Amino acid sequence: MTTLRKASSNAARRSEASRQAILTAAFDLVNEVGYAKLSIEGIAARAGVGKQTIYRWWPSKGMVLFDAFLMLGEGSDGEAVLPDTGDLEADLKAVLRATVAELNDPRYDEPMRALNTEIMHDPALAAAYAERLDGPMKELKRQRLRDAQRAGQLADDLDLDVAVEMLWGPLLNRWLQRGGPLTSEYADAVVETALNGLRPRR
Amino acid sequence: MTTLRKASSNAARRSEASRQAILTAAFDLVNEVGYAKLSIEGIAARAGVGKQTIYRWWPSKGMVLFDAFLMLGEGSDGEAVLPDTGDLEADLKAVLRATVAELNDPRYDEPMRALNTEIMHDPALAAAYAERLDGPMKELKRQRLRDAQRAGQLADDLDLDVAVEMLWGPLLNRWLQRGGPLTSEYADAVVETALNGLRPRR
Amino acid sequence: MTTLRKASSNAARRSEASRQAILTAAFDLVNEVGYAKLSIEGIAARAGVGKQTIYRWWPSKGMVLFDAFLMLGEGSDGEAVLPDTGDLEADLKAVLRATVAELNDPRYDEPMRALNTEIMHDPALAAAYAERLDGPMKELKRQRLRDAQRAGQLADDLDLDVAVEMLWGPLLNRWLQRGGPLTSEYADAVVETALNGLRPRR
Amino acid sequence: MTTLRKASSNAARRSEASRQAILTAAFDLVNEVGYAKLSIEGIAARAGVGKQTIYRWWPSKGMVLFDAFLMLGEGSDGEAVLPDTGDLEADLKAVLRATVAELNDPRYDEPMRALNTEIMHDPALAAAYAERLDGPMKELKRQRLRDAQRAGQLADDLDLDVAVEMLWGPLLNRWLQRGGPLTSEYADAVVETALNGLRPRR
DNA sequence: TGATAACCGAGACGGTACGTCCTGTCTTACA
DNA sequence: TGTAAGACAGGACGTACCGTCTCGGTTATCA
Repeated sequence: MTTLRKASSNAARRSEASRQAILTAAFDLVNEVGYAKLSIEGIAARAGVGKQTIYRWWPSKGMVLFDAFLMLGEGSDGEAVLPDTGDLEADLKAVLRATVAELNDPRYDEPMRALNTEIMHDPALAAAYAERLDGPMKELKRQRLRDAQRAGQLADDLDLDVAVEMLWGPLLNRWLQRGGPLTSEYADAVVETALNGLRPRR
Repeated sequence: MTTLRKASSNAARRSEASRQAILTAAFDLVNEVGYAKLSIEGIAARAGVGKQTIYRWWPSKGMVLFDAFLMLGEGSDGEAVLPDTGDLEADLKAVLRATVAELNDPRYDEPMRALNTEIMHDPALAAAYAERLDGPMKELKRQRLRDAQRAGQLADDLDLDVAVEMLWGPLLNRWLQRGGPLTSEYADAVVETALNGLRPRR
Repeated sequence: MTTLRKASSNAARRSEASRQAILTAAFDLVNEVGYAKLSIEGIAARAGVGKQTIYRWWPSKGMVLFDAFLMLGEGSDGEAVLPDTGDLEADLKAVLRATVAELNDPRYDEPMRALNTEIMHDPALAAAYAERLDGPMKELKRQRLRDAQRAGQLADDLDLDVAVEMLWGPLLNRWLQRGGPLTSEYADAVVETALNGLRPRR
Repeated sequence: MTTLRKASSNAARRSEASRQAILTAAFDLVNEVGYAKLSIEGIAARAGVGKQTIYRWWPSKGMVLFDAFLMLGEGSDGEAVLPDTGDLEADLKAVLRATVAELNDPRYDEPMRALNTEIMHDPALAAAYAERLDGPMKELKRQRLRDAQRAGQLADDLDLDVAVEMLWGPLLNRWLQRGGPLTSEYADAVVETALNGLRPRR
């Protein structure tokens, strides 16, 4: 990879310091001033960088935001995995409660809304998001469900994608549309309802 | 109420023609140029209206969009109701397929994304949306589930809000984040999975 | 005159109270906010009057200002006359010093600049000014000079209009263009120089 | 001075083409549409320039106009001098007739009225005018009078400033206030009256 | 060990849109 | 009919950013 760097030739000279300053500034600024007032000009000024440096390396404001999120998750990469105590319901509740906590965290609220806004209007960014950020996370979730499925705790014919979306979709939606209080209790109710289904059991 | 109209006095002079022209222009424009390029200036020009007339009556671009959606649904109000053939699964599939069709309709895609974007960043607008647009729709959905519940087709202790969000949340989310193809088959899978639950049924 | 009022028919119903309020408001406002920020809207608001009432009775902002000046001079009309002590030079110095004092009076500075600005760009207003405000004043000045001429104190073939303008023109000009300090000494110097001429006497 | 240019640094990047386009547009426009309808927006559009480029370099519309006048006189600078044939009266008449012609020239009428209007309400602009435009012209006039004074054609104790203002003031004033026809005959009368004084000679 | 080419900060540039203010006209309700 | 009030279409204000550009200055590679 390092040797290939030279192949793309121009990227070699890219200033890592500027890149970091820009991403940090973008993330901080969106928090401070909100999505509506986030501007390339403001990011450049805050980062102590020329506007051209942003335009040179990123195709859109959304991509800057996207990279800022990527940078955040860079340290913890490794081989993250969802908890598996054997108690699927408890594990799912724990994970969904964590999701609720993150969505309610004021430090991430505005930046995540901003990123979602951009994704909503930019298919290219949506694809990048699906591949780089949401994809790995979703695979983890699918993996946990797959393990449970193998253990006979989930239906054999269960579509894991649908299952994941049925668990997280309601949360995401409540958060984006502010369609109700986003609490641990809600997370628990979603897990229970999803596992048991809407129909009466037996 | 009609007799009290005179009391509020100034709103009485409001031009209904301008109001309609603005809402129509807003809806049409967001479709043609996209959310990012939707401007108050553009709406005013398209509607043949002074900008001040927009600023006088609406607090934000999002509220204009919101009213434009309200206007759309004005004719069909009456006593809409979700289909009830007795076959809950079939009925839900029909309704979710209709939702999918609407979300995929290019005439509504951009306007709805635009509205959702504004909602995402404006709690006041989110509240208005929840009360005036989403609320009535959700009540219809809850009502259909309530009927099924009474008929013994749904669990007695089911939280209908959670149920509704578990059915529609995944669709909304796929659409907003473009997290996969939004097809009738997907709608069917969501209905089946939600009804049966993730766990093996005996 | 009173009887003819009704002949012009519509003017009969004109509200004198509104007229005075408007003129007073115009004069006061131009002083407070300056010519550049003087607006019909502002005058109407200050006068507690509808905008239409101004547009109905005055053709332009300049005419309102003009009438405001007319109103000021209404009380003192009668048969004003310039001092005539027999000492022409002393009399002229006194009058020009009075002019200087008036031009330096902060209460009249802005309003007079405003009026002059409008005159400068509106021939109709200029004509009205020449006839109703400047004309009578000029006639007084001419009259004083005419008396002096008859007494042999001024050249027989002197063009009194030229004489008046040579005395007051320099003052007006210094004031309008702020082309130097506008003092009593300057007024005296102008009188002396004008009376004696530029050439050496003998 | 040339070497210090780099020190002021940012002004170095100023676009000379834009500057000229703006000044030309301003001068032309004020002629075409008149002072009242002269707008920064209009100047920018006519010059093919962003509004910000005007706001960046000029503090007011008046200063733009002022610079436009400066630009006009730039070519002819050198060592202009008033005619000196030895016949002071003839020379002054020639110069005042030229002034009259210029004031009557429709190409300069509106622009000069506009500039004078701005000067009338902006002391800073008035100072700039006095120093850069009116000052040099006045010095020329004073110089011609000084030469005549040395030749014994003017009174020894004559205040040249007063003399200049007594010659040109009446013209300026007639022009600004449209206080009468501005003709060559008037110019001649002013010269004769000023030279001889109002009093009978002998 | 220069030459040279890309990056960098800075920020001017032509533009678009903002949200506000005012214009002159029109409409409503009252006296 | 005149009036206070104020909505209306329109247009300019002065500001903020957009995305492009040009300017010197600084690396970092190649001749």
